Amino acid sequence: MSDFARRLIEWQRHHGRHDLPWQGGRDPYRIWLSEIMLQQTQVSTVIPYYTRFVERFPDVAALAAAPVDDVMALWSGLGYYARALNLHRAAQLVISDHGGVFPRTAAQIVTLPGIGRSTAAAIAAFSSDERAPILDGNVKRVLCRVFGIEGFPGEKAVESRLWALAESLLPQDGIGSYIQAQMDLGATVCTRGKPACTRCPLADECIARLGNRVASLPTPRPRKQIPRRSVRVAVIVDRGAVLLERRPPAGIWGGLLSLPEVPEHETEVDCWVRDRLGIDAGTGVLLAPLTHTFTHFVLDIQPWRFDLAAQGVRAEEGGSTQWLPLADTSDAALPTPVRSILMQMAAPDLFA
DNA sequence: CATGCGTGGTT
DNA sequence: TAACCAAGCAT
Repeated sequence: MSDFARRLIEWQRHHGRHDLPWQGGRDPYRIWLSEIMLQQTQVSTVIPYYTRFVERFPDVAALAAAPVDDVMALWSGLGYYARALNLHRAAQLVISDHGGVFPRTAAQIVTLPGIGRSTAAAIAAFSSDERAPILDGNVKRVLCRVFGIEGFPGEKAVESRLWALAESLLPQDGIGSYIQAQMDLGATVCTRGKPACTRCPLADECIARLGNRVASLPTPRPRKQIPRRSVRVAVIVDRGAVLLERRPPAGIWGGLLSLPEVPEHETEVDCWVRDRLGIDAGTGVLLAPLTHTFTHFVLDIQPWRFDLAAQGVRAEEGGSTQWLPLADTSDAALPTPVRSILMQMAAPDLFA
């Protein structure tokens, strides 16, 4: 076994994390769920979502049988909603193509939607002791520092080199502890900001540490200016319910319910709402605008409120739209800023 | 192969 | 404050 792996496994025994909600069992379903939720998401954020999710969907059959909107509602607020759509789809594939039994090998697991090479390896390692490397953000950071690897890890050539290195370092035994050790070291010791090198079991052989380059490795992503966009949304209220629209599965907030978006080219919100509903909804009122920041752009949202009851008119739902009672806001599959707007309307006192 | 995809925490 | 990005994957 490489000295690298030996040191990590030994470190994990005493200093790793052993009591996270998804640890301690070998149920591939729960391990899978945790790995998907943890993609690009921190442990402390995931825990309450994971707990609610396994309570509502205790096994893959329960998840497969659920309406997709129930799944989206439990995922609402966690982000990267394609993960939830893929999760639901994969559960149904496990039922239809694998006889309801979650596959055990990484080669089979990786064919399911939403599962790539790294996630498949982690699930196979934790549930079945399969010996396969992972390469998540933690592992990339540790490897770049310990072995002094230059170049942005998102770049193809650098990533290929990291995969090969990760493969070469795998221990023969104790794969589960080793994988967990890599994640734990990256998350608790070899962090991005201020790594705790004095507590690191690899400090004496770490090239970044020895060359005083910890702060400059791994090489950061090339800088790129992110665009700013502006959007007007219609908040159409009728007797305590608001009109929502199902967003298409691909693109931003895929599969979630959201406020109808006024097309860019429309000049008058009032006219657009009237033509869309087929009734005169009166004059809209601009509510407090809000700014929502994504990884890749900043969105300015201008909510225009229309109160149909005040106009003495009614509108029916149909197609991709539906009415949501404002009282049900907290249980619906909504993007975070939309939830924020509706919560404020449902209980304005709390936001005073 | 580069880009799109959420949200919240950290510095 | 604004930048940066965390248990990545799909296209």
